[in-house]
Amino acid sequence: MSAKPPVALTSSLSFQLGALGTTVADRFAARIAPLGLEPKHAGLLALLANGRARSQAEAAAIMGVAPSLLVNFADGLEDLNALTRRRDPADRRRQVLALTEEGTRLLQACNRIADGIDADLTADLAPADTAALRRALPKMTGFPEPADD
Amino acid sequence: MSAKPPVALTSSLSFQLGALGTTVADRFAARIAPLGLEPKHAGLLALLANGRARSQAEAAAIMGVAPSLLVNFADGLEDLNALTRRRDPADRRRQVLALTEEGTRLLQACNRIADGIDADLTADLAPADTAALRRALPKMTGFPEPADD
DNA sequence: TATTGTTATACTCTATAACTATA
DNA sequence: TATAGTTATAGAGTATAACAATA
Repeated sequence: MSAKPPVALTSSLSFQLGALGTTVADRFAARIAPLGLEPKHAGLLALLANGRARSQAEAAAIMGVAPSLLVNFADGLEDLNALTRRRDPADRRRQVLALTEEGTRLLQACNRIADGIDADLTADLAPADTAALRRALPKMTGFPEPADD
Repeated sequence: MSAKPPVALTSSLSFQLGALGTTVADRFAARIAPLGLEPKHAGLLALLANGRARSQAEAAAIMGVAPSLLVNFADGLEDLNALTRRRDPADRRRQVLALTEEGTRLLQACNRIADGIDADLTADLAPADTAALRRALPKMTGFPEPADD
């Protein structure tokens, strides 16, 4: 008999979440690439849209990346006319980032792409399990935070 | 009014799974590092333990990495005395990998670490939601496959 | 000629360290 | 002196290409 399965590792939530996260991130990256975007670009767009970050330093802190990296992301989005940079008059060291209409359009396109992937992922799931997933994930990630607007 | 939330992206399963996957993978990596292991090492150990891969080429194909990379992983595990390499007498091109007792011990340590992270992740979840998660994830990742032994 | 494993090389991504300007 | 942003450099991780042995 095989009372205890020899390998529990691949059955653990940790392992499966890690693997699934990579897969999903790769798929998302592939589908937004034609828009000229990378995942971090989309994250920055979302951050600006919900007003949780206004300067580059704030965005870098929330996204957990080095400020020097955020320069590149902002550069890319600026090249796409997705955002504007303007110096904060009150503190001219700060670059205040603001979404443009094009930036909003790009973000909405990202939303649709994410929704499409969500639909694929949950296609084989019982509706109740999908609902449980939507309840559980925010508790595990810690976002989106309740504050909305 | 804000009938439609301005940013659905961070609420999508895709985004949350991507972010959570990175977090969990990082945490797992940090906790197995003292054992001298990286996540890919653990994956290879699991693959060998459940008998789904015997040669390096097979393991590389299943893990989705280049054969040249698998050499490094196998080297690392060999240095830890976690596996043995021996040429297949029937086809001397093939290196047949086999877990040692030490490899089994290391894999069990990884299992315990993964279980610990699982417990942390699900601490704030309703038991029913945790159960739903355990049902749903294998359907989304495609593994572990039903065949067991 | 094709395949397995290996080694060597190149490339991408990210992190770190200077530098400028403002405070 | 400290901070925001920027630029330049270096390191880690991965992929690609060339090689040796065997089929």
